[in-house]
Amino acid sequence: MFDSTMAQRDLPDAAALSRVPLFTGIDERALRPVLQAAQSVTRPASERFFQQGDAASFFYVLTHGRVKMTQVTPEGHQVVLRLIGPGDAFGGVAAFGDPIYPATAEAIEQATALSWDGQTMHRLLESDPRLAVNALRVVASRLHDLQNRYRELTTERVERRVARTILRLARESGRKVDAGVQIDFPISREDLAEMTGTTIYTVSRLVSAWEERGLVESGRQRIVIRNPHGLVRIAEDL
Amino acid sequence: MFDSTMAQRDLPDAAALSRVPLFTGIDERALRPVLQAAQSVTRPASERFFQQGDAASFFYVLTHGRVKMTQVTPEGHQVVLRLIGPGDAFGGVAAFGDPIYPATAEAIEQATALSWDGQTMHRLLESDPRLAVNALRVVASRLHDLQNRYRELTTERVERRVARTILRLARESGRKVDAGVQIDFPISREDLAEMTGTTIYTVSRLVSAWEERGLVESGRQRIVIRNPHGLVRIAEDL
DNA sequence: CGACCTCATTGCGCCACCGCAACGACCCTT
DNA sequence: AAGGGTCGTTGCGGTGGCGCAATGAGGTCG
Repeated sequence: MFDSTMAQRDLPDAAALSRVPLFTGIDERALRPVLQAAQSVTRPASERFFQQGDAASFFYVLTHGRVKMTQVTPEGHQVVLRLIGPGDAFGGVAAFGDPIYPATAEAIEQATALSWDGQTMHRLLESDPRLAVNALRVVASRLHDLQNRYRELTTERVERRVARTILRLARESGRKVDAGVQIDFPISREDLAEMTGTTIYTVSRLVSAWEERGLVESGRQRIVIRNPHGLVRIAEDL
Repeated sequence: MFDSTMAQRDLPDAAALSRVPLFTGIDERALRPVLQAAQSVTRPASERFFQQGDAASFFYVLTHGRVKMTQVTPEGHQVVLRLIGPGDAFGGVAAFGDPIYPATAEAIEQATALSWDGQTMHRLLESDPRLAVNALRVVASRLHDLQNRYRELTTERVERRVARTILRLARESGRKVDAGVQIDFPISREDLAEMTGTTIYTVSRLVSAWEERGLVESGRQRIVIRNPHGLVRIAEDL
């Protein structure tokens, strides 16, 4: 969505912004004032844009890096709701009057985002129906996504869920290396466990078994897929 | 949201419609043409408004009865995504250009809904920003809801999930009877299992155990809560 | 009113997955 | 180079929940 040079500049240009799903179909003239209202924010790895329970004041669109959205239960269990890449919006609740963020947004590597004051974004939404319809589409697709993961969680075994998740990450942010396809950001066993509804022990055992079979190669916060087809066979059970 | 007399009439009036979340804050004058464009549809129990995979042509707002949205996996497993009551919208994908319905909408008791042609609704959304923002809010709140259930599914035991679900149903559509609070529509063990990510066997065993302890009273597609506080203690683990 | 269908119950065996505990590998800091 | 912190691995025992199979309990329809 955004190329890496973008993070160097203070703000991306309107042409780049129009490639973000939220802003597609909106002409560059109309986007300029939106850009004017934006501020660029950068967070180093493992720091947060906002935290579950904080007052929801800003709305973000990621331009660079990677962010994970998590939720914690009262008992302290954590789940990863989704991973956010360049071009994705997050903190949307600030734009339509929710008082607090329902989840935490943490950079998993250095990340930069455009931010808007919630009220500003709300005004923009109400003044441009195309923007509102785009936002609707974005949220709806996120709902679809979550519905599918919800269904997987109730109907499928752990092994398949983990395989699916790794393949999805590789599809979204795989980088070709000589050994195969590597997931292009640090991802721990704990992250995978919290994304698939299982424990670090089970993830570790699964990945080890796959490694023995030559399907993957892995290390500290690093996973390389050596045999995608083999993993797909596990994920889809052919 | 709608009283029962409403189903008798062909269409509810604009005043009633303005109490639907999707239409709140929109003045009755503006609602009249929306109503004009609507058609009322009734389905008997266990029949469908639409089916997963069908071409997404209509958008609905339920006025009477109860509907469940389900998804089936390629292997034939079924999950219940949500239950729909009067005032709730469903089939929203038809309004923004998705080609097919991702889920099935089945009446669990006789149900009546207002329906709009998807393109008509799309035009309405683009012409009235308040409507689009309302729709955004509705979808966002559904996303929150699903995120919470997703989190519960990964972090909580079956017993607690089932207790929670029964309490939620009672809160949303409980009817006072002399024995306690009864869920006001037919609900089978299978429905509960598909709503909580478990099996009919486990649900049956749990409900039987609760019945022995005097917490609930149940029969064929019928559940009465005798001791809400006792169930809450299971759901919240005090 | 009897036949049939759907829905619910429960005994029983099983196993996928959990989670502690101990250890090992890797990275960063000074 | 040493030491501490984070992350990953794996043996082991325990169990929550699954799912078959058989039976029972209601509803419905002719």
